[in-house]
Amino acid sequence: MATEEYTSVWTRPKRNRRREQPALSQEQIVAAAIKLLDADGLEALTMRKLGAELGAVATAVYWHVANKEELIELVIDHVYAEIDVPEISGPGEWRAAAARCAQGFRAMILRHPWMGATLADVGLTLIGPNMMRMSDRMLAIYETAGFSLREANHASTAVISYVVGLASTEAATMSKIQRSGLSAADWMEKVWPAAQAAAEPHPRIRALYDEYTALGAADTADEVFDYGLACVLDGLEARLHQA
Amino acid sequence: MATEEYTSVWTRPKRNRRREQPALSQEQIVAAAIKLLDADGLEALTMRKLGAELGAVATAVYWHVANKEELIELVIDHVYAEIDVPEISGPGEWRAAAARCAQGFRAMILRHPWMGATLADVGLTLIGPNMMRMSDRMLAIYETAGFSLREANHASTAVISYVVGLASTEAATMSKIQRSGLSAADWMEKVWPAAQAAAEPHPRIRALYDEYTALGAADTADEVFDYGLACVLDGLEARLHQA
DNA sequence: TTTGTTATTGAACAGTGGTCAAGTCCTGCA
DNA sequence: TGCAGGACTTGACCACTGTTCAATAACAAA
Repeated sequence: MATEEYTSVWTRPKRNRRREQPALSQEQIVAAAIKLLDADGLEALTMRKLGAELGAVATAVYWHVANKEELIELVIDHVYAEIDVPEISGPGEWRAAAARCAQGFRAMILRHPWMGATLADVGLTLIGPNMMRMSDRMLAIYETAGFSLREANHASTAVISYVVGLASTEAATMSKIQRSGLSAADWMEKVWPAAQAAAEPHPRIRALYDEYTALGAADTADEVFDYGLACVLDGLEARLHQA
Repeated sequence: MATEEYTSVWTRPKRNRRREQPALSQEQIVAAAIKLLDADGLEALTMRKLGAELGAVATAVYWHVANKEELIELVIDHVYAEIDVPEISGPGEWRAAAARCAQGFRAMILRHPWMGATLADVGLTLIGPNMMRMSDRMLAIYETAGFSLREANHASTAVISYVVGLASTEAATMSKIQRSGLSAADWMEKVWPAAQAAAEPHPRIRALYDEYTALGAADTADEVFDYGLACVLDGLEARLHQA
């Protein structure tokens, strides 16, 4: 893999690489890990590959991070920071803010498809600072809307659960296609016969397939997401007015 | 592990185990796999352990199943069959039926905690017969309610996404505790200081923690689930009436 | 120049995983 | 009695895993 370079006393570069700063940092390691995860998924992340990505050996990482589990916790909390949770100043703005959060969360999962499975694997056991901040600010939105703290928690959980459930599934399909090496169209063509055969005994699914093929499933995904999100938010809004 | 028995041509028992039927079957293999998965989670399922569970060797499984990936597809589709999707006879019954599906789906995930991460890993790429049947019957419910086929699909997706998102998280936390070997209370006590420290800068989360400790978080989980589910269903119902 | 601290390397451990080719046993049929 | 072929076991391959532990290098302070 690594082509051994010829070195002698003369050609060998003096290792006078200044060490103003250490070559590796936790920040850098986390960034490299995310890069690998985005490219090849969860189980492609190994300490050796991570080291290689950083121009070092696997064991060098262990100076900055206790073990792989801890590294993954850091990674997860890092991507939480990508979600923008707006601050609002009045109850009229809550719905737009909540929708914005939901869209941001979905976009994050689609950018990092491994997050879906990872979230479903670690659950709520994580208590990183970014995740905490996000939760707190989301609670703020629903409290400003008029919910009690307790109900704000329920509301926030409902929205996030919906988003995680849908986006994880989307992400899984996406990255399955990506890792197959085929284009989306080719992949579709390849899977199509099996899907149609499986749908054969079920008239409704068959009809649905026909409808979608006739339509050209362009931005169907966004449409489906928005529909469900609107339902959840409508439900919350109704609860708000009746209280 | 296995104490090697001394055998010779003379002492070796004749292997007269009748083979009227084959010892292994696909059904049996899938059941054993689910048993192992339920007990120890996704990455504890290895072909060797599976073989051992069946009183055979790992490679024996390969006679009945092409490879591990296919086995997992079989397993997933098998558990889909556990969800009861009622048939309804009129538009008035849709909401109860939908709720029933959602609860059944959640119960299934809580029974098989590995399903959360697995679903988020394979996405919608699965087209097993049980999954197809379930989808079709769910579509039926929403169609009977009065939705167009297309909107029925949106509705069904919304409900299932919410359920998968919430239940996966629940399941992850549950099985994390289970695998720690501690009781739920002990685990809580162990994690508490860290959680409290992380919540320190966030007044809303702190208040929420206080509220829940004062309350005793008995059947909070069900309450949270029902709240979100009611929101989604309310949203759908509103859409139904305005059309 | 010596010492001490921080950062990185290399070798090695102690397994693990899925899977395949070849061999063995058994039943049913000709 | 012979033989096809289904069902299962043996044995092995081989690449790869996270992690520990000493050895070493780079630099700062004394």
